[in-house]
Amino acid sequence: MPSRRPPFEPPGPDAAVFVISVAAELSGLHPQTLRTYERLGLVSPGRTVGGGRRYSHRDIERLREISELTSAGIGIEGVRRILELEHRAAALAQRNEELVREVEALREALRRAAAPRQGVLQNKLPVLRGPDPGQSVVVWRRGR
Amino acid sequence: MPSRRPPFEPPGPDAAVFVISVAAELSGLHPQTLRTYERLGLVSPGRTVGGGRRYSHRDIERLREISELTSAGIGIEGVRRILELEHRAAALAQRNEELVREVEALREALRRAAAPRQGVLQNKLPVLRGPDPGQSVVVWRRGR
DNA sequence: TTGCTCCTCACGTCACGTGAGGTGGC
DNA sequence: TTGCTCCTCACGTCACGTGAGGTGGC
Repeated sequence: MPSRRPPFEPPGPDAAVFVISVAAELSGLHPQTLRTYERLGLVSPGRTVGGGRRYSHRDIERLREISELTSAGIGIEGVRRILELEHRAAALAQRNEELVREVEALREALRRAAAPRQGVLQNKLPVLRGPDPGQSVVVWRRGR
Repeated sequence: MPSRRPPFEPPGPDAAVFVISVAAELSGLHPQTLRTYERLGLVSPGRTVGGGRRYSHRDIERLREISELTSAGIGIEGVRRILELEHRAAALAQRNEELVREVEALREALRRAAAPRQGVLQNKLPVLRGPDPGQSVVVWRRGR
């Protein structure tokens, strides 16, 4: 009976899989620049026991974003703050979407509570089942 | 009869009142730097008919913020993006607060609609009168 | 007239990218 | 052994701040 190989598991976005030369290629940055960015705390790749760096998909994404910013003439400290602000704005936008959904659900519940002819229990929040979720929520859109 | 002087109106935050030397003092920047920032589009002071710059309170505030960023080693392009991102994050935070208030009002309305014993009209949204507005809303707080 | 303003030009400084140079482990 | 990795050092370039120099209008 031949031994079966375990099925191939594609690495997740946080798996440390790329050596520095590959990470440099994928991000369009110089390997030395990658080492500098780690020293300055912009990225934190994993390490092998031998001391080599291993970058994850998420690291590469971050490096590409950093690359865009620096090639626009933005220095390290600026990059640091911009990444943090973008993170903060993304969190706020997400919270916003949640709140909008909650408002919609409450409005629907209130509508049913005010017209209780259809046999809806008054004290229960009905599950929102909107007419078309595809066009339901647009929280914020930037002019560009 | 002595003619009465009109009452003194303190200038608003958008009134262009400061000449460049005063604006430089108030913002802690070199006058030449202020001219550079205008050329680069970071501030847009008013102009007198003679061509002199006049800065508003809002301009000064913006200049102080720019000054903080540049003295942290951030270049012009970084400053530009950071100011825009902060503006965006502030707008999102404000929208968030509005939504939280709306959720609270809807919850209150739903509670009253579900227990209509106290003579509240079912189809009307009652005005929210919370127990203590001082501790009512905390939208988002950053760890620091 | 004095002291401001306007502008352009140029220099010094600093941050950053990247290449060189020498090392060591798969 | 080859080709990678590690590190530090140093140089070139670019952006930015600011001073000089000469002008003109309250």
